[in-house]
Amino acid sequence: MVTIADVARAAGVSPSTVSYVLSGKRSISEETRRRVQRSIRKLGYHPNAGARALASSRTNVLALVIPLRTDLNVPVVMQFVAATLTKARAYDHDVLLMTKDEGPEGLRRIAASSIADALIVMDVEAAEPRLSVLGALRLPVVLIGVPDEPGEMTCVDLDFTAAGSASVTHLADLGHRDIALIGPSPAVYKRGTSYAGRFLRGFRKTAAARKIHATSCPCSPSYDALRECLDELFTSNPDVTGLVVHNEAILGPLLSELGRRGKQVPQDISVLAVCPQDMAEAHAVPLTSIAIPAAELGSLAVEMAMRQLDSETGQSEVRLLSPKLTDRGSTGPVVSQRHKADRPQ
Amino acid sequence: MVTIADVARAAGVSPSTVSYVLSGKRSISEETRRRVQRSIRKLGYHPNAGARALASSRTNVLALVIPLRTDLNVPVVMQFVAATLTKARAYDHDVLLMTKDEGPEGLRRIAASSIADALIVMDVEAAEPRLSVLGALRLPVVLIGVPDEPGEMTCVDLDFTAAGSASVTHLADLGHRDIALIGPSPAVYKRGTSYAGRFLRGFRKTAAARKIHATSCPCSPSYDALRECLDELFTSNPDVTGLVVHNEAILGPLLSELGRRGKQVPQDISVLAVCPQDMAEAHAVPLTSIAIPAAELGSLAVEMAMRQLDSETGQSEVRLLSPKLTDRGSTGPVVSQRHKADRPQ
DNA sequence: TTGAAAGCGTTACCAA
DNA sequence: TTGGTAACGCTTTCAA
Repeated sequence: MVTIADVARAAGVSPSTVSYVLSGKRSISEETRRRVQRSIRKLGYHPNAGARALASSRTNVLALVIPLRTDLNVPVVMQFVAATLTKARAYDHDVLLMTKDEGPEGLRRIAASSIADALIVMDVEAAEPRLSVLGALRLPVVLIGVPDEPGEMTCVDLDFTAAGSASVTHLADLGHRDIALIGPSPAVYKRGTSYAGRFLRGFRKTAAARKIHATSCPCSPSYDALRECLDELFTSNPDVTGLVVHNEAILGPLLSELGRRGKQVPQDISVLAVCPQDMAEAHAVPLTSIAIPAAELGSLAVEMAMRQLDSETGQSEVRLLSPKLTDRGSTGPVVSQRHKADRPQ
Repeated sequence: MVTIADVARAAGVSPSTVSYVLSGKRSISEETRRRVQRSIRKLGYHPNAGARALASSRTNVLALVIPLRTDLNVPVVMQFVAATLTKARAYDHDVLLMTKDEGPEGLRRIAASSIADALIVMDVEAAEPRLSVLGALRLPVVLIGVPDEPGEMTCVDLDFTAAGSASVTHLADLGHRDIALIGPSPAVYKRGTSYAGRFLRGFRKTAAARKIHATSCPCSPSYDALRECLDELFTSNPDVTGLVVHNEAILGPLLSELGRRGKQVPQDISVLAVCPQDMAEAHAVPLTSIAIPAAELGSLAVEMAMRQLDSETGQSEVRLLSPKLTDRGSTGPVVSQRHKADRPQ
């Protein structure tokens, strides 16, 4: 193992000088810096992480807490993880992965053993039970999602309330008077996952304001559940002309099922998806969508964590990204009932 | 911060005793152990990771190198990551995530800075370019996938050659004489991803042995690509009766497209998927499948890494899991051409 | 602009 | 069965 002493010897300087060349925390003559850096490269020196952490109380590691469940959309989680990783590396940090399953005790462990400098937590619930533990941690924490009472927590997320609202507005402006939300699985609601409730609230509120008949139906990520959901929807609500789908996993099956039932998109029924861009583009019918900016969120979360690390001021901040709706043609103006009746089944 | 000295003081013993209670590396009187453990709990002591790593040259961290690309199936990667995490925690290890994008230099960095004790590497290529670096690392390494020349590397994977072979056997036994493989995206083949080539080889070899007409068609994960692929397949090869799908992302769209084209599964065409169990069960038509045991692989990879850490013997090992085929009814006996011709289009 | 040396919190060796 | 203490490799203060 190459140590800082080896480099120092090779460069004919003291270890502290090598350290300062690396950290840039004091000025070094150009001449010395060059010699040191050449030795570093020549020897392939990388500072020992443990020693560095011990001496500086900085690990250069970010802990990322992800859900293991699959009722949360997996590609979205992955996009988020990827963005976090990439951005963290840009800040010369590594990412340690933890599962939500480890619970509060896991969080305490990470903090107490100084394994990471900061925590990024996904899958936040409305009544987030980890909040008190996280608050007591003394580590910078960034939540992806917004609990009902964020307190001093730093949060970042898509403004799902605004997204729910925007979805209704879009359809209402096209003349739809009867729409339905196909939401995440019941388990997601039951767990009180923060984004699900917020979206639903925005959806309902704007529907009421626009005097639109709006129903909502959670849907498990299986074909059977979807079929059931549609059966119920179309019988209890045969005049529905617009679907808002806040459930990425079900998009493909939904389109197939609509096809099977002879409903054309958007002629017979409009479909507005809430999902990452690439997913909206990957279907048989490109989908008008409100984007879930998973990558941007991951990137932002890292930046916010870094800012907290730098400033050390407990400046809390709740950052909500405005929803962006892209029309890809899967939503359209309502066709009158008469007209529809004329078309062959 | 609570240190080992605090615990020692509280328990009225020396720091080394606390350390030994924790590590179990020497015998401690029941009485002392209890006192120490009570102090540990009372103070909420967790050993400082950096200090521990420095003193023991063990980080209790596993580095997991994952691909960021999305042409590899995301849910499969995620299942794998989840299993790795869970198993690692069972061994009291944490998992550090790295991206393939960091390249060989990233691997060197991890090793040289003693950030992790062992490396688990996904998305292995047939002519794996990282092999020489990995070999020089001195860290235990486990590859998920098998390069053409594994050398001294420890590898674990599904036996994709046998899987390719089994897929043909299954269809051949049902009487199919003309089948096609819908494979991963061309990018995956071009990159030389290890499993893709191995599956194809097994597929072709057994098809030849069974004297079956077998074509193969890589398919990008988009609806358009799929349509094109099917168009070409059915025109160049109108008598095809069996499809082997080694491309999880395309399964849903494929079933829709077959439906749209009036092909019933399995009456008109048999479909055999190569994918994780849950995916095979989640479609409109439950799919006969050869399972990709992502979770098992993740779990095994960790165990193999741990074994290497324990033994310190460079015992290399290539472990291939036998493919398991589950019939879920999406494959069936071939219906004669005459009979088919009678059916309405 | 640089060097010397005192920690950082553990582990593990040497004694007892 | 236990305690004392020298490492481990780095950062950072204090001196020069």
